[in-house]
Amino acid sequence: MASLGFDAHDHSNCIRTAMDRAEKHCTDHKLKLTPIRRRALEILLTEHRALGAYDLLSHFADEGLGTAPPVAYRALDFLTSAGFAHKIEGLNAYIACANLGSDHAPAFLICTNCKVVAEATIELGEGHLGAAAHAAGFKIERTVIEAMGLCPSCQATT
Amino acid sequence: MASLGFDAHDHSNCIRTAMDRAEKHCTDHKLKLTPIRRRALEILLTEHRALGAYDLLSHFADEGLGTAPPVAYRALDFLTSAGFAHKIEGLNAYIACANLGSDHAPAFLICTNCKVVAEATIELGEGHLGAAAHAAGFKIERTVIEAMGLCPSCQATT
DNA sequence: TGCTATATGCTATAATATTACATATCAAGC
DNA sequence: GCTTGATATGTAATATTATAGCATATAGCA
Repeated sequence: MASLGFDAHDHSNCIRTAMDRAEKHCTDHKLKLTPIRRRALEILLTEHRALGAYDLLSHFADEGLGTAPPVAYRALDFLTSAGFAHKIEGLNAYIACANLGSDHAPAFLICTNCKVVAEATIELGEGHLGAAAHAAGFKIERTVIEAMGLCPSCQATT
Repeated sequence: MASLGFDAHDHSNCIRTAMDRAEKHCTDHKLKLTPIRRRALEILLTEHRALGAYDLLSHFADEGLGTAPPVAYRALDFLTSAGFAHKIEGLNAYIACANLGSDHAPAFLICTNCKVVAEATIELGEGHLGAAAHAAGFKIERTVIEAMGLCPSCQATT
């Protein structure tokens, strides 16, 4: 089980590490981390929470990078297909990957009170979803695994 | 693991059974299965696939039941909170529950080719998501567990 | 009956996302 | 160095999904 996200950490360091890994991944896979894409990833990493496409777009607008929706959606498409970000379907929002560089099935714990999102990773083959798929002869291409609820600190304050 | 949905079955019988269970659940829990709500559930059961809110709305319009979006969303809110239907977040669509009456964490196998959706149920406590939540001290209220991929027959034909 | 909570009818609008097409840039091969 | 083809960007228009707000109606109960 990968590390979770409800604890404090050295954030500026984690941004730098993630950007370095993204650079390397792009070099290795002949992908282009263009200025808009790079900036989108930086924004997601800096905000460190799930952002809607239009939230990202308003950051772009502030920085003179484009104001039309496709600008945001294209950047997000690139980041998600490269594995640098994930879409949280339950929120219609996007978040930087916490395990950037590793191929994995992400799972999210989403606090409905404070909106913090923690990413874990799941072993599909062992989980019940993998078992159900196998039993049905279903071939999984992508998974959406999200839990909504209360994070430790929000449980304490209610 | 509950039964899956890629196989044939006696559909008119499964609709009747589900409606009967919904009736009983409403009686037991003092919920009102009003004509619109009843019809919404019947439509979802009959279509036997994930319908968008506006798909449901156009059925309503055909039947003179209302044309404004809130009509559909209110019926779907009722059905989902009663546990008679689930929202498939990955599709922004709604499907009748295949295990109507039992309290459960639903999981879906969604064929990206033919759009068929099968519902399974997951034991959260045993799965990795439950383990991750427990490790993080996270209290789960609702889960979204969906796998996109190819159903057995679509694998065969490609 | 009259009160209250719940459900419905309806308009408007918000939030999320895509299509389509023109222009620009970049990298590979000549 | 050019040409060419593939990829990326700019932009307008529009499609799709969802909610807010408020008036009216109805059902259950004091």
